[in-house]
Amino acid sequence: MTSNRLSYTSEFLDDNTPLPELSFEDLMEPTAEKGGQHMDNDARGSDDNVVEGEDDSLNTPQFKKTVPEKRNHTPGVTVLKSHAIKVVTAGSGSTVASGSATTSLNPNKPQITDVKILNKLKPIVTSNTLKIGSTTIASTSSTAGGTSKTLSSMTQIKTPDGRVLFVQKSIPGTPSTSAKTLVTGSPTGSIRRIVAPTGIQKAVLSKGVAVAGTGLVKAAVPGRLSNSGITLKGITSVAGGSAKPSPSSTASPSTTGQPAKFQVVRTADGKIIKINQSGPSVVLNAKPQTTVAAAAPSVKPTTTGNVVVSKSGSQVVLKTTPAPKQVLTASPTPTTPSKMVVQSGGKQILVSSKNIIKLSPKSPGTSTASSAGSPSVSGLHAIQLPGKGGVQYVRVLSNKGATAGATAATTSKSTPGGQKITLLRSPAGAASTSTISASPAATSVAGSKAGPSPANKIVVKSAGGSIVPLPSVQTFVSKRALSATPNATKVSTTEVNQDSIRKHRLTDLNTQLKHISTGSDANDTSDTGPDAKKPRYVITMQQGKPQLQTTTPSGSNLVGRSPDKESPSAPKKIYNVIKSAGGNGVKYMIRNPQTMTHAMRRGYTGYMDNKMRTSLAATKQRLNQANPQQKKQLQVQAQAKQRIRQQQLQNQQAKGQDSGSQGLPTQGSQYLKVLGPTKPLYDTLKPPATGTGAAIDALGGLGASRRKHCNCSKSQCLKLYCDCFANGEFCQNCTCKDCFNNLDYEVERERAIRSCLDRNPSAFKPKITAPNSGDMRLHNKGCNCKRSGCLKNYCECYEAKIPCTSICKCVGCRNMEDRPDVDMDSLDGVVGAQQSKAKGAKDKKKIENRSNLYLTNDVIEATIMCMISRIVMHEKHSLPIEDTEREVMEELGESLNQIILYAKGKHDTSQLDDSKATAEA
DNA sequence: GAGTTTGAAACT
DNA sequence: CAGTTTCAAACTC
Repeated sequence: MTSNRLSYTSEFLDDNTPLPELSFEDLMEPTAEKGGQHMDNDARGSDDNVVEGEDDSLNTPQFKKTVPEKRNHTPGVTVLKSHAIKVVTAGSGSTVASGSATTSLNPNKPQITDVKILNKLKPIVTSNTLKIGSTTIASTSSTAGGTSKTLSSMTQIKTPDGRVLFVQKSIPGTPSTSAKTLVTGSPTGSIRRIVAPTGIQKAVLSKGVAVAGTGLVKAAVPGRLSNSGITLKGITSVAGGSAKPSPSSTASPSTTGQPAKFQVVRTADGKIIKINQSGPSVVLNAKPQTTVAAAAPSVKPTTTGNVVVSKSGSQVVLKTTPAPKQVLTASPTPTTPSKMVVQSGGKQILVSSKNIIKLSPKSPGTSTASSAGSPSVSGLHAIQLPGKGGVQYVRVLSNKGATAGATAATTSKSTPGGQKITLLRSPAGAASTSTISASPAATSVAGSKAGPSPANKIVVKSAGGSIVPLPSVQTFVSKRALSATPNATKVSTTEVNQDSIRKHRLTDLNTQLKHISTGSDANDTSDTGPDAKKPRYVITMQQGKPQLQTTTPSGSNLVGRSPDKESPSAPKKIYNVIKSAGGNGVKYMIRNPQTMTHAMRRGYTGYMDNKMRTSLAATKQRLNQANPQQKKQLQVQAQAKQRIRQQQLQNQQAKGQDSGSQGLPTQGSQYLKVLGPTKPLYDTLKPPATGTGAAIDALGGLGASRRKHCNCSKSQCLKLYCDCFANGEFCQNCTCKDCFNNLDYEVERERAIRSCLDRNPSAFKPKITAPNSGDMRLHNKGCNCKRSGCLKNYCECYEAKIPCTSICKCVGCRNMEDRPDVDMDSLDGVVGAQQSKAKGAKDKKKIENRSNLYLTNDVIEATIMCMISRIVMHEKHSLPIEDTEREVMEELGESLNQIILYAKGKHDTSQLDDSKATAEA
């Protein structure tokens, strides 16, 4: 057996893996990236084809809802490639060990019974066959129990439990059929392991990224031979440096078979880095398996210590290093704690980013085997980290206590320590770091860290977690120039959970990554929307198995898959979105691990930003009127802010004690720490029951109320009629019927998105943006009102609190910039209004543009701050409110004066220029 | 809460 | 691109 350390990459097989949320952005430029540098090989190409060519439903997104099945399923069903997991096997024919049989025999239910091919791939006949249980891979034939199809050398198979594997055979020359082994024993007698035929040597990453030569299996294979998973042969086990590829031996589940866990790291620029296991092998994610688990001995993932991935040159090398501590170390320090807005259920609160890190699940440190077996639900957290380089989305899948379990049990022996995952990313030099510590300690491994982690380096220390870059979900709202350059990195570890939560859509990831790497974002850069397209990372803390099973049929492991989202029994979908306070629009999405809900709120950042943008103006206006009540409100707001800060501090402290973690997330440097399963992010982040939330609201309506719950009944929430969908959000707590706008229907949702984009490439772009930052927001398309006079919320402009412009095609518009002062009555009548509008439109726009030049947010903010400071001062000295009011007004007057003077000067200058230009013309 | 109005989205 | 239909939110009662 070749037990070599392989460098391999992999994606998870297991559903446990959090699926990268697919952002609309991902789909925005669906094909743009084909041929991109890194993704070439891919199977994805085919996928693309499939999608584009076959996506029959593109134009008719009326999906018949057959709910339960939608995702899993039947062969032949068009499944987005993204879900597929590719498996790369190591090469030479490792044979299947006899052990396989034994393994399969495991009394416990084998987790993988059948493998089915989901995608419609073009069947290609390949000589090599790989058998998984009853399924043959890489061959055209299908065996009982499973079906397989091959595409070029890629085969996608889906296990009964929902995992999808891709197998690509890249080395034709060496087909050792013999190698192919049958997997004996399948769950029901079927398969327990997958042996890679010699022929299969490469793993194909979703978009066709070929990973290093030796075989990879991209699958989350459970380490254990035993029932649980699929073991790939030829893949070295990790443990102890000596890898043992063959699981076969395995008879003992606990021992050898290891784990096949693989990780793929993808850099922001789209490069895929394999994890080199050569050194001390590291098993990431070793995870205990499934249900059976209990019975199953704990698997021991062997894991290890810390794995440090450093990127040198273009490649990132993953090395393992001993990780003694449980605590997260501080990563490069974050200096200023950044505030973020956490949104949950429509409410937003400010929290310090520290909390985010801390929130992550804390590693229990020790868990027993039994626990491992227990299907604990792992929590899934999605976090989008702000960074100079871009927004990173991180999804953390944490297992709850149990999680660590399996691994911990085995590995923890010496150091129960925590695993740490440190993600350092410093795109533009700005150090952004994320550290995640996971639970169980890694044991073996001796390695060395790959150097300091300079920018662009990713340091992953962890045995239990996986980080997977998510496609950047840029909020639809804004697309920012990617140029910003996020260094994306992706690390994924495989896990074997059967109870996987979901599958990753690699292709999407790839696409997106490619996007990023190429910086080809076509989207308008002018958009002030907060979210830039940035790499996302998914961090999966795995340690245990996800639980959700309770509600799901054995066959489907998807969590939260309940078809009926509204079903009472179904887990509530709860996602928290954290938005950095820094104003960069970064959002963090955190899911409550406990509930394992899938709904994720993506946040219509545009909306948020707009809100914020207007908030200042609104405040200003309020101040203008400066009545005592309003001042009071200001005070309340200030107090609220303070409370929030205090709370943040407290949280940080508390967390710090718990975990010993120190890093605070800051805007510049991001830290993401996953402490372990203990405390779900959700808990920490969840908006304070009352006070804070209210306070925040007071803060200017930071979107606390932004979330509207749709009530769609016929569109399945997959058309732009649905606000949630249109905003790029998943429905959450909505009252819609037959909603498909959730993770349970990703395929449909994606189709719908594509469909929308086909019709209108800008469908998900914000309708209201400011041409330039600081400019007044404008409706990009203009409204088309006819009967409302643009004075009702039917009017998009009015609703957004912006005046109609010449772009609008409205009739009888009364939504003028100076509306408050205008005698609207005089404009009554369509004609009059139209004339007036026509006449004034241009002027209006001119004025807008001009005023936008000077009345920037900064200016407004500064003005407001000055006024507030006056209030504060007066408060301090207990001066009469009247005086305060007067002074505030004076302050405003002074500020305006200065602005006017400045503007005037500029205006004069520009006029000169203009006249000059005209003269020349 | 039911019914109406409205305008964007979808469709032809 | 224009006209029509569909849809869900806004609005009214």
